[in-house]
Amino acid sequence: MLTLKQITENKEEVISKLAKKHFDAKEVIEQVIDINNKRKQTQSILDANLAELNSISKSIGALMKDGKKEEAEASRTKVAEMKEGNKVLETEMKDAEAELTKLLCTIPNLPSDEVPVGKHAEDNVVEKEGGIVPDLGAEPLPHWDLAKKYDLIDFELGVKITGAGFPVYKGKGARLQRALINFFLDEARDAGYLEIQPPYVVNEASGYGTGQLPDKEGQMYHANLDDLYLIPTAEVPVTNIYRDVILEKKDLPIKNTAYSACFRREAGSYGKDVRGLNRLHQFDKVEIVRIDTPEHSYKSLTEMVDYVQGLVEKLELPWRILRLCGGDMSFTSALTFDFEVFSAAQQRWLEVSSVSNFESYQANRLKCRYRNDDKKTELCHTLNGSALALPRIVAALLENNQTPEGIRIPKALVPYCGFEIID
RNA sequence: GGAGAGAUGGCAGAGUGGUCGAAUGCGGCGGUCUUGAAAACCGUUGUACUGCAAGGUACCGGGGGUUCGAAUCCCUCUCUCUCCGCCA
Repeated sequence: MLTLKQITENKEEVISKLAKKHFDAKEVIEQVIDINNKRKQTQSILDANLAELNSISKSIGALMKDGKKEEAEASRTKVAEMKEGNKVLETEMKDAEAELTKLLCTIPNLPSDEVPVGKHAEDNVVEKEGGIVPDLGAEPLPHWDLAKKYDLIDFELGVKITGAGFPVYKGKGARLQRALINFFLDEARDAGYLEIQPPYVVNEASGYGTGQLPDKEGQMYHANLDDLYLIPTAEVPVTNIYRDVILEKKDLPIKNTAYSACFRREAGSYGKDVRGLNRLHQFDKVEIVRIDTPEHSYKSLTEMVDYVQGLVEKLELPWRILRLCGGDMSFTSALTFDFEVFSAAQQRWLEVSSVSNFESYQANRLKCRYRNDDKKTELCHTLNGSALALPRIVAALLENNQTPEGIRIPKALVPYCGFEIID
């Protein structure tokens, strides 16, 4: 969430920036400022009362010692009266704070100045593209048919065991998954990311820290009995490593990578978008996460984008990078680049990565801070990106590399797979 | 799952109702000494809110209570450790 400082010191700027995200902030910003002022007022009264109370309490001890019982009694009565008044003030404080947090949670992050204006996905700007769309002849097979033909992925079996969106990978299909995960982790390690193996289940505080809770509760699977959530991405447990932590500037940027299975309820999704591997309830992903200083975070973002570009190039897939417009970016992001690969049989672009700078929006909730040059604590900037999500990469690999002899494995993956062709 | 013990600052660890935001040690930072370093010595060293500032307030696992006053007493939740049971 945004900080009170951001809102109170740059009110007009905040409102105009949020307009880019098509969020009319005027009213809620006014409310926040009002409540915050009320909160400050209440606190100063309450603090003064408490200060007096504390000093009277101390004097009672002294009076008792000196045997001045009557004076002590008088003070006691006075304190009792004051405490009644404080109760009201305390309730007001708590209510104001709760209300403030609630309102702040409804305000999205400010888009950076680099974000293009726009409302829908069509308004996203193609930043860069590369790779070659293969000529697959007259009737290329979509990946779900290829998966069946070579017995790589069994969607029906997944339905039997669990439900739709939980495919079963078999044989070379399973080995391809394992190869991709290892390939991505090794690449990340070579690029200086520390490999983390996090829990796949998190508590409520972690869900709140990265912003899945309270509003996106319905997106996560919830283990009711223990009140734990299945992670929708490794971003959640990895970023929460830095919750309530004060880092040293010399340790920044922190670069972490993690593989995890990801679980998403995807309530409300349907149609051709969800066919085959296009949208799953459980999938594999390698994530990269950075914690950085405000000065350096956009440099980090560029490095992350370049890094992901290197991955899709090594996989020899046709790719493009989109700079998301204000209307298409996520609630919490300040600037996002999406990676898409072209799925030649489906004849459509598939999103395989999303790399974002959240600036201090996420760090504010996490209370992830660092000590700046003045030794003062300051909020960090957090960034993350997929590097990469497997299913759509697999879809594109299968479709784009199909030949009459079988499915060709890109060179970089062969050592990981242990085979050159799926036939 | 059963029985017991515990949770205090970066770490270790004292503190059982007032003068405790908290002894002491280690670590960190600054300094003295030294050609430099080590050692020794001296000083300093939590976070947040609030205030122009001086300062004030809150925080000793979380929440609630008793009391004029709580790190200290009571209730409750969470977590950790030890022993037993089960087990990849």
